[in-house]
Amino acid sequence: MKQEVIVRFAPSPTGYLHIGGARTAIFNWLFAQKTGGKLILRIEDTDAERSTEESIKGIVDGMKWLGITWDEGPYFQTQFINEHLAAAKKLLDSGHAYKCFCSKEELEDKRAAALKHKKDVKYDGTCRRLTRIEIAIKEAKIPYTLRMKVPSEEGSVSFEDVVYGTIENKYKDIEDFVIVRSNGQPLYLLSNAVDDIRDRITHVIRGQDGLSNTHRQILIYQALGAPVPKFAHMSLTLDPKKAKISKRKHGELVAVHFYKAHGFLPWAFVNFLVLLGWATPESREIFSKEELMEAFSLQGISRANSIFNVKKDDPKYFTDPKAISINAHYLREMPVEEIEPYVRAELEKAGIWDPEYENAKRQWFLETLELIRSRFHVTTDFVDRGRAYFSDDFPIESRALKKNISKHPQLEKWLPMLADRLEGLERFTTAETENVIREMAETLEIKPGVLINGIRTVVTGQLAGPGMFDVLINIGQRRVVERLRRSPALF
RNA sequence: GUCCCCAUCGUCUAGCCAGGUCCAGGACACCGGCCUUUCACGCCGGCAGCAGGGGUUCAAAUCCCCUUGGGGACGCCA
Repeated sequence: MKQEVIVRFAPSPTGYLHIGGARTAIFNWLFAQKTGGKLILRIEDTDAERSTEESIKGIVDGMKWLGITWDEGPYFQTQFINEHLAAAKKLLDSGHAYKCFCSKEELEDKRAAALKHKKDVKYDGTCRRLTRIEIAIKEAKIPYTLRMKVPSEEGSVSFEDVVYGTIENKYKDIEDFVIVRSNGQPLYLLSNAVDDIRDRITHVIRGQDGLSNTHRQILIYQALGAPVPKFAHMSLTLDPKKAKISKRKHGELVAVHFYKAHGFLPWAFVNFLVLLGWATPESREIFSKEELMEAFSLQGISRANSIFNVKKDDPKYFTDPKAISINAHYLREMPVEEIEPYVRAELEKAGIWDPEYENAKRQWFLETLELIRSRFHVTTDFVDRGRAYFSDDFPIESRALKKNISKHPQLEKWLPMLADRLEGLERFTTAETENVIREMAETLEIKPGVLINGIRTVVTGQLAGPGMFDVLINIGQRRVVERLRRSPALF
């Protein structure tokens, strides 16, 4: 019988979910979904200073927003400290680990000296060579750490990484690393391995920064007599300067919640993220959730790091242009009913949501979204660039004012005239309104564009938008007439 | 200093494992055109890349070596 796949996402709570973490979570989730396995969420909170309620909530909220579901957890690493310590004792008893009495200061000095002389910085094994008696004496008065005893013979640790292939490290290049602090607290390398063993993790899918920890963890698995899971390391996400993205350096720009706040559709963002460092043989780009689960495979993960192309200080793109284009794609391609709740949330936030939009005006509301969405990139566009559709209180863009109004002072008279004519229309249709406007232009011997652009500015506040006659019908006779009538105030 | 990983258009990438069908395909961005009252959408077209050098081979983006460049790890952080 085939073993069920169990994967985990094990973030340390450092404030919020950033895109690197989100990507790791997504890949684990996808793999679990694809294989019918399960995903465990485990918070590695052993660093008490960083692990606040708030930062844990940040991670959970981020995952929920993205739509990443997990089957077990969240578990907390601190709950299992006794297990970690029991494992450490087992390692000590079985001779796989030993007590080290070197003080922090001594070690730091040695490390600094080694670095200075450009020598190897590995632990020199002082305490590994202690006799039983020496240990007994020191034990009584000196606090000690526990170190893994890396085999001293010729040989190596090697494993098949699912994405990087065979990775081999010689024993002699691995130092005797600490697994328990002198205050008795277990360290990450140990805790993580013990937790993965307990949770019966079959595949460790994590960032490539874990690649150089892997051989040490395998040593722990082996010493504990536990089966070694499969490892799949994913390439990292870098910034345009090829530096690892970090909260410190990039702040909000790399936080998942930033994208929520800036009008991203969660699935569009997932779709974008999964494309950073992963591809199908056809380089397919747009996937529904079901399609992505079907198409996903660990083999598609690329080995080379990818760049999250945030263009700081680029007025045109507040984040990676590809992310925006994918979001815009979804915004105009999804069934309007599906973007409705997101737009509603924006309107509510802006205080211009009309409850009738879900009742009597629902049809109008959906038609409006359909009408304007093709030129929007993010859902927040609906409340700024699209404000005039939902509220009578909207700003007039200065560029539009200049180009379409100020240039033609006579519009001060023409627009109200148009209001009268439009008001007189019995059937307020695209054909009728177009007729009226074109006829009037003819009589005045001006280009229809002068009137049309003037109307556009006064009615929508914008320089550009959907076909004017469609807009007129959408806004409605009464509101159009009103807006045209009050236009002389602009002159 | 040691160890590990990586290298195709500006960016995300396909192709590499099983060398020929690749004077390298797609997407975003950019530029031009069509459509049009405007701006988008859409459609059409364009710009742009195998890091460098050696091999192996009839043939190399693909295999090997070196160089260079980049990333990661080397903590009583996770």
